[in-house]
Amino acid sequence: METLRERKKQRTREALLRSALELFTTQGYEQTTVDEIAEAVDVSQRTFFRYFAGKEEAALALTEMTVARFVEAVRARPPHEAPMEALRQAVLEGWYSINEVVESVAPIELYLRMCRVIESTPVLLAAHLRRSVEIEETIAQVLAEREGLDVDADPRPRVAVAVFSSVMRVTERQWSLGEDFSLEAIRALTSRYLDQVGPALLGNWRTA
Amino acid sequence: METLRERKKQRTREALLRSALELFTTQGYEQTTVDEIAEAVDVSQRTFFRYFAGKEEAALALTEMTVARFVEAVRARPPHEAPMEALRQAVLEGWYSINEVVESVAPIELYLRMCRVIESTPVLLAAHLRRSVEIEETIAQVLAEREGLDVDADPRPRVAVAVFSSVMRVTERQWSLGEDFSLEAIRALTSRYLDQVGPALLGNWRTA
DNA sequence: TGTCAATTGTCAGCGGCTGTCACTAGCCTC
DNA sequence: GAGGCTAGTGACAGCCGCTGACAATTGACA
Repeated sequence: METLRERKKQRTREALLRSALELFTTQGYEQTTVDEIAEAVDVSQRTFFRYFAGKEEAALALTEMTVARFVEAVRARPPHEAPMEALRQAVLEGWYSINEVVESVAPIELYLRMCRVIESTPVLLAAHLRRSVEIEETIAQVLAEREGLDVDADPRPRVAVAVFSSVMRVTERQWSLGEDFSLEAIRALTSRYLDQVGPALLGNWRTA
Repeated sequence: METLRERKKQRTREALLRSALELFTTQGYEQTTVDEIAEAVDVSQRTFFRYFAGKEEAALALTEMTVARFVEAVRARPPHEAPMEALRQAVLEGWYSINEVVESVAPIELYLRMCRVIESTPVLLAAHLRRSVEIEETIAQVLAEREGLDVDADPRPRVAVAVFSSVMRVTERQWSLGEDFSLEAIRALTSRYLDQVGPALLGNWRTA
């Protein structure tokens, strides 16, 4: 059982996060000031910065949760699976279990709307991409360990992860630009784009 | 022949850029204030912002020049080349001609040092990555046109470009973390990592 | 040389973010 | 259950990136 203090803290954090997401998705990220968020929860601006390192961190908090889940999923894949297949399965798992990951903080619908805000707000997209390369490094190490390789000696783990996550990026982007914002849509796109990695590398597209 | 005004403007811009790069690479990006840069050139802070949209833009200016060159190189590749091969050749061309691109503004050595500052400064790395995905979109369209495809109907152009540029990212990073900061080193890494794309996708690394 | 337009400096101000310090409220002990 | 202790908060001051507005300066061109 948590202490009252801890419960209060958690409630404040979640209130701040919810208000922030609500404001970001309705009036836009840049248009929302930290003062506004703090005021909505009736705390001082200073308090906001005690819970989040910056406005960005609040905006990316949900994504961060799903990413953590993805990393765990990769770790949990059976070791006999080929590396790329493990990644593919982990991502698809992620899209299926996203509901239970996010719903404790916000409805999935808010999550999906926030994804599009991130994609369409330059500074957020930049932060998101940067975070992604950090994750890539983590995943590369996981893969290397799985396969009993040295990440620094063998380029394959990093290359494979880079290839994989770049395709995920394209997928995200196409999803956010499309008209179907459902989870089914993103799952379908994921498979479709991953299947194109092979063909995209083949010599001449015109003869295919 | 340019007018005096234009020459003066250009000189101011270059002076600002040079001072900025010099300060960034010596004392770090975050530690350098815009006031400092402006003062070094003896102009007002306001003037700095008339030449650069922000501190970031100054920091990424050199990179931007080389990127523009790369895009041109891709456009100029002979149409019979396979897509991935065209990209590979364009990048290698870029590394060979980088000297003449950059030297009008700063010595290559400064460029290389700045690359590492970008790689090691979170906010700069983020901006750099964001810019990269913009370029990816451009390149994807170039490729699609070359091959007579519709970018939105066929996933291959975007997937191929994403794969390619993610490998370039890994290369950059490894180069900036390594000990050999020469151009030869980055050329060698480029080829080495690109050659690993195929093997990295193959099923089982343990048997290879 | 005088007029016009482009460039610049100055000033005021906003928003993100941080350090400091005093104050409050939950916790824990006697 | 009264006391001290400490985590959490609010209030304030201040830095830095960045912008708008307006006045002053400087090159262009007749």
